[in-house]
Amino acid sequence: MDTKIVAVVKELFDVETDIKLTRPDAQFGDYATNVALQLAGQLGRKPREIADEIAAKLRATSDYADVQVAGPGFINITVNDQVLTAELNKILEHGLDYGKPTTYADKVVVTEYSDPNPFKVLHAGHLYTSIIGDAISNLIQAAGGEVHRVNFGGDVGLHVGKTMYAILQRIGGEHPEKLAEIEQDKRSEWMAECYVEGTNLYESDEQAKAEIIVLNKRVYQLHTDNDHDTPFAQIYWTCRTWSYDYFDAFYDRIGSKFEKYYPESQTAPLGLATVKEQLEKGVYKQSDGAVIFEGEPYGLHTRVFINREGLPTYEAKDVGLSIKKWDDYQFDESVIITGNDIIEYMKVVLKSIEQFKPELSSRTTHVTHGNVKLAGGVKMSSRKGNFLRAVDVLDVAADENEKAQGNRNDEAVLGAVKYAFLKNRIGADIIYEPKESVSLQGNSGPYLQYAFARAASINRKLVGNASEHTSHSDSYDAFERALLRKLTEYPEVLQVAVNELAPHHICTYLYELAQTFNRFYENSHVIGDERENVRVQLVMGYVAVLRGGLTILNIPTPDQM
RNA sequence: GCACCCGUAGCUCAGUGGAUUAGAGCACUGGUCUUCGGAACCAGGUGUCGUAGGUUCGAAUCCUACCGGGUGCACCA
Repeated sequence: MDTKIVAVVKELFDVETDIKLTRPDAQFGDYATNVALQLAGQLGRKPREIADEIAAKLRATSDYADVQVAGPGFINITVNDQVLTAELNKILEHGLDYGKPTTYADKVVVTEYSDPNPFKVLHAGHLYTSIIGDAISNLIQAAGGEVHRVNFGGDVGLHVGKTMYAILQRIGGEHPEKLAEIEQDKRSEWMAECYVEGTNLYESDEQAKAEIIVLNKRVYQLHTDNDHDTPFAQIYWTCRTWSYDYFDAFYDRIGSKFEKYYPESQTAPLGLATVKEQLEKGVYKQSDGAVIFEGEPYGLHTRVFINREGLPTYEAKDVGLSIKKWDDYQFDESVIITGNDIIEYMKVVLKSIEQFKPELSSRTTHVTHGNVKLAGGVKMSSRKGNFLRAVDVLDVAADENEKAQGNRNDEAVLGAVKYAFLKNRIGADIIYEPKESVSLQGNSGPYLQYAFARAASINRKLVGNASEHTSHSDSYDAFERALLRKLTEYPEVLQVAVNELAPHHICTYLYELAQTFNRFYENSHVIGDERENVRVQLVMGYVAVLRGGLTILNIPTPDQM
């Protein structure tokens, strides 16, 4: 349609132009263009006149049901119902693949997100970033990308020293056999407590601080030595495994699947070596006993990559990680999804990498989101221990769900939490209100899941005689048409969501779609009606689109609830 | 201090160059239907789109300044 309008404009005014079709309010038509308004200045004519001329030409083609000029010079176009029928047939034919863009066709994309640290607890922010990361990964995959989901985390570093210090205190020294006394289902909580204890002692007790710094070095050293046998190493590896088991159980619960973990112990040596190598080439500099990158010439700030102890900081580990990802995948694009507190940090790291691997940093996109806050606006800090854990969020949602339904429905719980986190645009902080977020009414995950289940139940009733429902219609009543039109918007919405890597567009759309469907469903009897054939097709199309959208959001689509 | 993010209805948010009326959900009030699954549908909004300028045929949307909130800025991650 846009190319037709471009041709008409060319013919009438001999002007090359770009047409952007928009979706106007349903009462005005199916599509609208403001091309006349844009041409007005260029041609020195009144926009309405230009619009009238274009509209007359379009009407003459009889390709459209209606072409109207409105307001200051908008052209509103209503398509023929046959066009909608053709689109419906596409939906029914392609099912889950309907409307998928090709933005990332043949592209290898690495997405890195979640990034929890072993020896620490998973907090609400990890839940948020995991859900966002899953949705963005799925979006890229839907757009044809070969997506590799990876996860990065600190199994070495000062926080490990802090936790190890408290662990050693609790078990009375380097006695790995004592760990057996910790019950399996208490392990992650026990380690979380150790981290908080270690952190507090690091800040309040000079001697503890000194010992923690030593422990931190010993942890690096045991990696260098590949030491699995000394008592200290045994304690470290056992607790590290506990952490990864705990992460895996969590990801399993929320339906996240990672291809690979990149523990910092693996990226640290490479990062350290790379920074030292580039130190000689002048990218990094010695300063005050540390190795730094000066960001000021680029409008950024200076950061430390190797500290005075000779240990790589997070910065150097990220350098190592970037190179490892590159070596492993030779990606076309690397998407890193994190909280927005490290925006400036990441700019410095990428700017330093740009100095010696420009193609690597230019292919990297940093997508950032806000914090999860408790209603009232308190930030959660894992340092102090006054934070909301990831499991707390899920458990509260599960409790509310159980209260409302009388029995527990894990799929509805996941739907509620994921949708609550995804429906807002990424970037700002989100306010987490346990009661609101698990509400099963209104703009919520369970509303969509229920809207899906209702429609799916019609399909179930028809399973036996599906072959009877193959006839098509070329005209629709108002409710049918409204639903059909909404269905055909799906590819446009997907494209926008992919372009912006913004899953919330899908949420907004699916909710509107479900509302449109419910209106149709309220007013149109399907089974047994004389228009049964047509309406069954619409229901099937709706089920396909809704399932497609929810699948991208990684929200379960139960047939029954 | 500098940088970045955010400021839209009582609350939580969409809308980020387009129009008659700036839209949803929650909450609140009333209503529909002898459920193809009622977790439904319908009706009910006097909002300085943070403030003030500017650009534009047209600004919640772009620019500038300011106000308010958040975050980051040298050896944590």
